[in-house]
Amino acid sequence: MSNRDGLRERKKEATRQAISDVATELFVARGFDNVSVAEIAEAAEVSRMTVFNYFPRKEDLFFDREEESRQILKAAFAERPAGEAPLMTLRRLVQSLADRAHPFAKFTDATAKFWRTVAESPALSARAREMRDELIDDLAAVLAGAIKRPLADADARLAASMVVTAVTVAYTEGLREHKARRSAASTREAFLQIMERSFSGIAIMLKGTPYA
Amino acid sequence: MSNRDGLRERKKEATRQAISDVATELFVARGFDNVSVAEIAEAAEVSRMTVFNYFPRKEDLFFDREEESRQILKAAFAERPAGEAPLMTLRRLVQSLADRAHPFAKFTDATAKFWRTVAESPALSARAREMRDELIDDLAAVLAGAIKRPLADADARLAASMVVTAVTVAYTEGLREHKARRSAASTREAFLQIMERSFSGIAIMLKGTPYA
DNA sequence: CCATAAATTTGTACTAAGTACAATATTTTG
DNA sequence: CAAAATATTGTACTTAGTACAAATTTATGG
Repeated sequence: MSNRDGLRERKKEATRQAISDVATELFVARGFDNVSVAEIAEAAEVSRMTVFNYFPRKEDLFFDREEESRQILKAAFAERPAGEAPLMTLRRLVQSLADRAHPFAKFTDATAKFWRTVAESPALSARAREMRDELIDDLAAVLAGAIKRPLADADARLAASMVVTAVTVAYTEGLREHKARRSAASTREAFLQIMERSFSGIAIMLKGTPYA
Repeated sequence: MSNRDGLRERKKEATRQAISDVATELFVARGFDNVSVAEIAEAAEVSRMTVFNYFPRKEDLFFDREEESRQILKAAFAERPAGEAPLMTLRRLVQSLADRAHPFAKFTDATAKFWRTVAESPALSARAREMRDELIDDLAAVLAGAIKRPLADADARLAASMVVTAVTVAYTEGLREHKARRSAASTREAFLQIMERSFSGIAIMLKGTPYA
């Protein structure tokens, strides 16, 4: 009997979750850099080594949804109408994320606090930048795949970099609006306005390529 | 007599240079992550603490020209014709860097090796990303200053992010061309072509703002 | 030139992340 | 229940970076 949900698997998941919960609590209370892995281990009643078993780097305790953006991209391109320009697929995806107030396009006190914690920690900021670059690479590969090119070419890399940059700027401005106590509607509007302007410009950059 | 080039100042400069030289040598020979600060100190015949005195972080031993990009930006905007659109100033600046084969737009075996060393080290890559973000902040401030806005506004941040992203992509593609053994002319052409396309798109994004 | 101030260099001790690897405990399986 | 597989723990280590005091070197005023 191979055991996808035996005692062992359940315990592992519970241990992982316990560590993650304890860590999150400590981080928001005292800041990422003021909590050591040893403390987390102790609070989670587990050895320091076990923490590193589940979370190879300390930053992984904070960013626990890395996989999600990858999945969202894959799904968007899997479901897109045949023949739609890749850039249009992304445009619709961003709209849809904003409509659904998905975490990647949501502006609340909680998200503001989350990103403030990141900004206050050099290590977390560095990891966030790293994830951004990985996302660009992924997106470039997905884009190239969508038009059946074997490898990400220069156009795909340009498109991917520009779109991710646009989202970053738009999201940052959205957060700023939220912190300035604007209404949810006007915050969302600020986000989407930057995205729309960006997509118009990116379309020009990609004119003549198969991506626009 | 206050002493801008007394014995003390000269010794300091010599020490700094000696450390930097020794470090560079070791890094290119064995890779950034395989050389410890203690080794560098020993090779430079100086104490470990002295290394950290001059270079607060190990990465600073490798990236020793951080200030330069800031200066170039400042200079470009100080010298620009009155009334020129800031985006045009940047366009001319990029052209000029390419014409002069400035390090930021130069594609040789040496620059390729330099960036390969960076790519092979997580720490150096992280620092490079950090510097990129700092450059964006600087540029946003310079842009806002150029049209006499007190603080970097959303448009300035969008413009700055997009231009720096464009340069990053264009430079990366330039390096790729070089490594693929293209001629210097065609490498330069690839770089400039991406920059030109990008500037066209960015102009669209900024239509109606004082930046374009 | 000398005494003293100022700045640089060094030594010591520390924290904390991350790794290697062996020893131990727990779960699965036959 | 015994043996195999896997998870957890302990120990020892490396390295970047910091705090701070002691020692050395250079500058300066009389």
